[in-house]
Amino acid sequence: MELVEERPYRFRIERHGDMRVPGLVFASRQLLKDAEKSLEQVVHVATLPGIVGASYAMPDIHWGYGFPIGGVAATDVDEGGVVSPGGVGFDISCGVRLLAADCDRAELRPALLAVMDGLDRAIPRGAGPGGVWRLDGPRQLERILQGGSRYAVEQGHGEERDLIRCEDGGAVADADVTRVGPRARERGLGQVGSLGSANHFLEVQQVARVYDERAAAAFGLAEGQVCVMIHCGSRGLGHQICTDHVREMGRAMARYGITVPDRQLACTPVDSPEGRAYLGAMAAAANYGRANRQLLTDAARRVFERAAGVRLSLVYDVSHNLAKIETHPVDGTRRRLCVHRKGATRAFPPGHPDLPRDLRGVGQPVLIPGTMGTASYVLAGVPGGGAFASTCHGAGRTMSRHEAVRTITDRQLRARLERDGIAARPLSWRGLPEEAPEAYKDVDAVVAVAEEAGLCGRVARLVPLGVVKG
DNA sequence: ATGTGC
Repeated sequence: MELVEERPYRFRIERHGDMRVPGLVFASRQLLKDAEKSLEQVVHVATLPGIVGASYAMPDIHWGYGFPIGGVAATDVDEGGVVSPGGVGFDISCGVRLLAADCDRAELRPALLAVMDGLDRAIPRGAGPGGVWRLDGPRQLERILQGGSRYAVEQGHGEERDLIRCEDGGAVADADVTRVGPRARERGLGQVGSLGSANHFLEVQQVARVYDERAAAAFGLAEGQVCVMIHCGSRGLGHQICTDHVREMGRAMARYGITVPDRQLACTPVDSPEGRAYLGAMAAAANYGRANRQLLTDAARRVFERAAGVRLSLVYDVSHNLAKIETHPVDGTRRRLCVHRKGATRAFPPGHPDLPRDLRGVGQPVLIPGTMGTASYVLAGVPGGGAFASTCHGAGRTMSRHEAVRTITDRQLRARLERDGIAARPLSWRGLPEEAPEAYKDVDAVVAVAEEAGLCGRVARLVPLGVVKG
């Protein structure tokens, strides 16, 4: 693959073959070493009907289903642009929520282990069913799919600020529950308020460093402060929706005269029955994901209040796996675009009208989960971001799960967490090495490159005190 | 990511 470094930390793949736009990869040479193969996927995405600007890749790019993880692609809705479930990923609405505690590390210290034990009991996690909410039937699931975290708060599981500080005010309006199939509903019914497994986690953290005092103050963060970060998605429901609609679109594609270089890129026009059906179901999964994080917030709050007398207030909640209809300038005119972000975080700049009023001066908070036992970051959107207001989403894997289990033992991992004073509460230690830091890129390098490339600004660095995992 | 496979 021929890459031209057209400016620092921005590499260009010139149009060739069936590419409709170039590829633009925000990265360093070092980060690219681990991602070479996934550049083929950047090229594949550039062939999609209606794509505008470029096929973008963030610094944490790695191999994904059809689209790379760390990919951003925008299509022009009014020019036959397509929507592709592979551009969102299986874990629809996977995202991160950050809560700020009203105490610092020293104040929490005497109660930390009691808090961790409380979370260990209160946070449902791991594969399969189980959640903090037992629904009273399919009608209640529909209310969650329609109302997202707004519904959870209305039911008494949160406060008004939880909605103000959540992307889309806690729920998107365009969910179409009739497009969520029976299997997806069945799977979703028993998993409301659960973490899941793999790289999902709930961490107790402290703010180790503040880079931008003004933004940190607006976000409600200060050095030494305790935080809680929740990283999870839409569980089996989102997974099943992706499976169902990929199959449907794969069958329908030919009718629209669309051919793609990889069947995993199945897509139809946004403005088609299949496109609207997917987006309606995807929006329902987006609401499910927010409700999920809201209910885990509620569970964590009760533990912190009981064990430590500590209150948690929402900093922000943002997804890194979604497609959204947004307006952006393209060649000087404002166009309605379907922006696919897969393992990429929306990062609205200061002044954006969709930001909560008190954040408008500093830009949207961007929440970057690190790997177990490493740092996480709070970033902010900046003017002229360059990839339809998007940035990275995390560390990104370098080792396959298989390779990680083969090379890292659970004893090594356990010793490392103990050495670093991190109280781990895994559901089981077996399989945990899949998520060891060695299996991931260096998150510090990823966010440094994202900032250097002009995609976002660093606000704060967070380090773990305790981690709850599936 | 995932009732960790078709």
